[in-house]
Amino acid sequence: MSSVTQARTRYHHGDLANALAAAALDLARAGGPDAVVLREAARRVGVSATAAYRHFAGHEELIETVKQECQLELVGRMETALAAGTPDPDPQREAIRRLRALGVGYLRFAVEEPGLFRTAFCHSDASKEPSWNRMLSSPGFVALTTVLDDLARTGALDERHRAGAELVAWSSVHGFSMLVLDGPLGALSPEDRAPIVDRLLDAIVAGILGREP
Amino acid sequence: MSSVTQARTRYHHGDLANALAAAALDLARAGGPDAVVLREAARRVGVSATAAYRHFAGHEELIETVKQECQLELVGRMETALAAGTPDPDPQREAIRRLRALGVGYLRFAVEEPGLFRTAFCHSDASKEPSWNRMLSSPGFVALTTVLDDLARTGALDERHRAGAELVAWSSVHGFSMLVLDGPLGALSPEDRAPIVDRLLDAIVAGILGREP
DNA sequence: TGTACATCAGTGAACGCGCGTTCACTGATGTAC
DNA sequence: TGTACATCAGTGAACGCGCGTTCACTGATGTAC
Repeated sequence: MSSVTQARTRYHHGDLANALAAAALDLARAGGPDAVVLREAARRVGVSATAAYRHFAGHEELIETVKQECQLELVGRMETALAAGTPDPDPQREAIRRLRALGVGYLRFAVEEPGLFRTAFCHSDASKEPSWNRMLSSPGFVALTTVLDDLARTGALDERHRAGAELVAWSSVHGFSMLVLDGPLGALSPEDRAPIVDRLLDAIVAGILGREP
Repeated sequence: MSSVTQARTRYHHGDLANALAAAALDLARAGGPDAVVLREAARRVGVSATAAYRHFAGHEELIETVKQECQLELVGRMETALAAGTPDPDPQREAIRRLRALGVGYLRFAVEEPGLFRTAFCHSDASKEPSWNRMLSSPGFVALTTVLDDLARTGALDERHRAGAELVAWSSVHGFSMLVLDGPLGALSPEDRAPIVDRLLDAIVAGILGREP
């Protein structure tokens, strides 16, 4: 038994906030944002529902925590995908490779963790503008800007296309992910999807560059 | 009093199925898919909740009906936007104009009717593949293919970019819509958003064409 | 080093809510003769 | 044309469920002296 496991058997849990957040994240993983239920999270941790109120103002704060966690998991996947491939000595081809890798990581996360992905972008009443800051300032997202800058610097991306290129790239990949998860593309089998994903990424890259890659 | 209004005062409503669907659509408009509540729809029509079961198998069938209705509203907006502008005598510029119009109609609907838009693409457990057929075979969506064909025919769209161009266009516009509704772009005021939408559409068009429009 | 006590982090029962759904029913409708 | 009757489309009460949240409480912790 680890000290953490022992801790749970004691009256004072010791790390209830994190334990509840982790349980809630599991709920999101399995069933999306609607499955993030305070009482169930407490149940899984083996604690009364009331105990959660010592660590979260209420359900909204819990799900907002989970949502942020989901966003960080997404950028984690992007960063992993970025680091996975073998660098190309040619700086231009390397930048294109990295742009694709970011897209692949994003799409993979959406498909492999639909519950977390939906939670990361679930609708919340509270206008929590700052909640996106951690995600947008993460290495994964900053890498997108870096890569586009590299493309502009090497001349692959025309200056006229540089402005707003982040938004085009993000929108394309995000929209495709949503259409696969909850749209008409959901009927596609993984085998059918793979080549389409490939072609889509080609098209997005071509679109951003404004010419053949 | 119209005959319809009179009908509601009678024991037999006469058109309960449509009345419930309309009330449910209003709920979706105001609060998105989660607001589509069978009991509330019945309440609004002035009928017992039980009565709904004479016309719908249950809640799931009701919301699926609303979802399809939302999809049709979306394509309706696309068609309206398509018909709104003044045609360009040059076939190539005309095709580009129409492509942009479709995107504008899509984005406008998302922003102006967020509840309906979310409902149109809400997650539903039932794998209802055929439910998308009405939307995809609607004039609005068929127009997308037509426009892209026109662009290819007039030479604006390179043959190598033609395959999957629908998906690129749709994903971009859909993704942007989602990021505005439930993502970090939601903080944008309508005034700030307008120029970004313009640039995004430029970028999408440029991306699809693979060169300057 | 030992102890009183404030504080902290849990408990368990309960509340109110609104939902989807079922049940036995009843009033209205329209059709066969 | 009138009437018996099957069918249809409603009613209202009730059920069970699970949720978020509040309440008064109690056991554990750690700090001041």
